[in-house]
Amino acid sequence: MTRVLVVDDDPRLQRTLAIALRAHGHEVVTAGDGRTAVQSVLEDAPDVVILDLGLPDLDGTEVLRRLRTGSAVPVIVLSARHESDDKIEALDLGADDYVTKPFGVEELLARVRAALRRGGPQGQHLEPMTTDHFRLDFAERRATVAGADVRLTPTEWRLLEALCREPGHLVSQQDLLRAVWGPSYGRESNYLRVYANQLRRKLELDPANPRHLVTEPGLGYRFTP
Amino acid sequence: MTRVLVVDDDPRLQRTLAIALRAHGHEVVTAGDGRTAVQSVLEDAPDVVILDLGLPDLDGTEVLRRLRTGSAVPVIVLSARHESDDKIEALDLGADDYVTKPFGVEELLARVRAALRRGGPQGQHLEPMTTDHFRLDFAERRATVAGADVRLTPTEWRLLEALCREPGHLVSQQDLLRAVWGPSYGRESNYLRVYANQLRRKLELDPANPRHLVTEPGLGYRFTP
DNA sequence: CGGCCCCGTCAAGATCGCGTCAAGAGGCGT
DNA sequence: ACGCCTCTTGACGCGATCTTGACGGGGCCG
Repeated sequence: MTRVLVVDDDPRLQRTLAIALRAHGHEVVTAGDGRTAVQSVLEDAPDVVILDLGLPDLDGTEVLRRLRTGSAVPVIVLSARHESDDKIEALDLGADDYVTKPFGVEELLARVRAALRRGGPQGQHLEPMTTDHFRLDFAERRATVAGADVRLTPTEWRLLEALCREPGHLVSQQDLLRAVWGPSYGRESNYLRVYANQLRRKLELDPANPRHLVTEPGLGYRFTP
Repeated sequence: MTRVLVVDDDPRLQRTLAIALRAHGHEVVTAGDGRTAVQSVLEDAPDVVILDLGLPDLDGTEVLRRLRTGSAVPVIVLSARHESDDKIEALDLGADDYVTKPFGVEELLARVRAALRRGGPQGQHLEPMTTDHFRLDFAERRATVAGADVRLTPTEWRLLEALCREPGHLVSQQDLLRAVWGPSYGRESNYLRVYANQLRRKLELDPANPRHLVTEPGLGYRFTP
């Protein structure tokens, strides 16, 4: 079951979309303004967000920006305007797709399916992972290393999740960047180096000789429990 | 999943295109200059290339020429100019299609689909290969010899892949050089000697008397599992 | 038997990618 | 408004990897 967050200030449209989405097997949560939307992304962990620009409380681009600092969830933007300026701005900020009103429900559903294919399931949290040295509980956002609690920042958690989705397998730099920083980041591998080391410092017994988070030069990283 | 290489020096346009393409189910890799583009074609094996003329380092037609000597991937050329000279020149050099800026995203997507229909998919990874002595997993970039993990460098992997594409068959020096070092390397067989031996040292039981990686003097190498 | 070609080997310099650090900006809570 | 935490971004050193040239040996042919 995939979860879709619908953000729109028009209750009519909210209901229309909700019915259509549920009819196609999606679970639906709704938000009427930007702040609620940001909160819902963090709490409900939807698999995809449908975001109407032109909300009462926040600028649409501001909502996008805030979402992006806390999650890499795919976002489909709705807009009544036709100006391509908006379009480019929204896409620059990390939207995955863009639909101008009026639109057909079928079209939107197709784009939701496309976004889900791309992003993979987000909402399902991973199983807790335990080794002799540390324990990671993704649902609770709790990390214990050598018996003591360790604080991980949101970005560190997202990187860790992307790595742990396939434990022991090589994950490419591009995949990691996309999973953590959104679809717009192709090659800026400096982020990865900084945060991979941050994770090593917090999780590894000997950060200089990592046993779990291993780098594959030129390709990506591998996380083995 | 089809892979599209976007070559443009404008990061904005890069991202816009990348997002639009991903929204339609394509995987995207990007390059900001000509040299990176040529390299990416060899390494990432995209199914179609979108190439902006007017790159910082190389003339657009030069990029096309280099691509064409190493790959038959379909290329869609973007250009801000309207002069038909460029158009004819580009098409002569092997571009498959030509779009002048400004263009609609939908139009470009349609041409990408058309190019994909024409070209068909290109690259994927080889199956893991196992013998009594070693095991090679190309997708995971993992090599195990006599039970122990062995690290292979990127170049070693590329050479091994070229050899294993036709196990037990003779692969000519030219083919190997082109597959690993690119289309410009016709006869620098020194590379091959160095890396073939590197591989023997890491994979063979007795590197002095190779049983798997056999050299055919004057012709090339043969890899038998 | 001698010369030649081709391969294996080695080593040194150049280059690349990664780990590391730190300064600065911006958000958030107090 | 202030301070703390986090994220971003650039610079730098180091080790691994790649490149390049040189040298020696073995097989083949004249």
